[in-house]
Amino acid sequence: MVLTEKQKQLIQKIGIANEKHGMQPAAARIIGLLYVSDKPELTFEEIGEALHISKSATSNALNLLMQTDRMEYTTVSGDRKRYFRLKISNWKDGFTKEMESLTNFSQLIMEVLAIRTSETPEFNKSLAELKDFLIFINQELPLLMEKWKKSRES
Amino acid sequence: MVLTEKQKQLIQKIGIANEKHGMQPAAARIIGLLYVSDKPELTFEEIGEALHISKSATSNALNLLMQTDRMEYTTVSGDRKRYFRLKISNWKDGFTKEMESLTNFSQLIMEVLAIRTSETPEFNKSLAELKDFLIFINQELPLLMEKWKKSRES
DNA sequence: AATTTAGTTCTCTAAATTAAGAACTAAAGA
DNA sequence: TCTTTAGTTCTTAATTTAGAGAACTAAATT
Repeated sequence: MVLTEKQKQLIQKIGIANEKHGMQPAAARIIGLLYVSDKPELTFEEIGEALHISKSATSNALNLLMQTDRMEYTTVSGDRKRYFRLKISNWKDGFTKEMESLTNFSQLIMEVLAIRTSETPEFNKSLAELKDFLIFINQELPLLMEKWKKSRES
Repeated sequence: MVLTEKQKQLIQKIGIANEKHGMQPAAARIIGLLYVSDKPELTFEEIGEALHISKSATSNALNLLMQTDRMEYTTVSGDRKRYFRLKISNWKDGFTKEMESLTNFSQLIMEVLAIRTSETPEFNKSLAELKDFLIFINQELPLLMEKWKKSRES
């Protein structure tokens, strides 16, 4: 696994971007590695070596990534190694999940509205507006996904 | 500042939701407090007392929240206290910002595509599809915001 | 001038996160 | 059966983060 400077750079950038979204550093860089790697499937050993991380760190990160459905592996018969690869298609699902967290938030806002004092009509009004905005987004995003699918079909 | 059980519960929930998005615990709970508080403006002291956090923690968290444009304060003449309140309207801006981080990611993907080997046409194809999806989303979200604005006007 | 008030900053500690390294397990091969 | 391989788990150390408490500043009050 020889990586060019540019590849290393991108691994860092993708790593940092993912860390910002709450991912562990090692896991974040593994994602980056698999984006730029010339081989789309890498073994446990190759991953650890390429990123200079220990077996324990590699193992933990890979298992985390599989639990969160961002990676998967295949095996080849007569070979005990696992071949790890990205589940790219899941990015779209990931997007959808991100949106679901919006739904949760909009439910929280509704709970808040339900217990708020009526002494603060103005504040409550902007909170209600926020709630409506979130509901709007929640309605529109699935439509957006539909639109995307259709534009692909044609 | 007497808080009901329900209020305390919601502060926790909102706090955790915000922590998941990378916010510091104290700051996240302050946001929660201001959502449920009967007074939409609270002083430094009230905030620290209600959440049982020290002056240093209160000070740091409030300044962070103001730097990130999630809170602001007003003053009343003849009163040295600051009255802190949420910038709720900024949630929408926050949404837009969140979407901008998507734009950044789509640029990273383009950088990746630019240096990828042509030996992996299938992988490259799904990466290109991901890129198109991100571009699509980036185009559509501003339109969505427009639609929202219009629906409000009428 | 001395004191009070409102908030900031500094120092230190506790807790959480991250990952290394070694010991381990389980399957396959010699 | 002994060894190798692939990966896991446990223990420990280093780093980072969060926040308490005390010392401090600057304005206002007495």
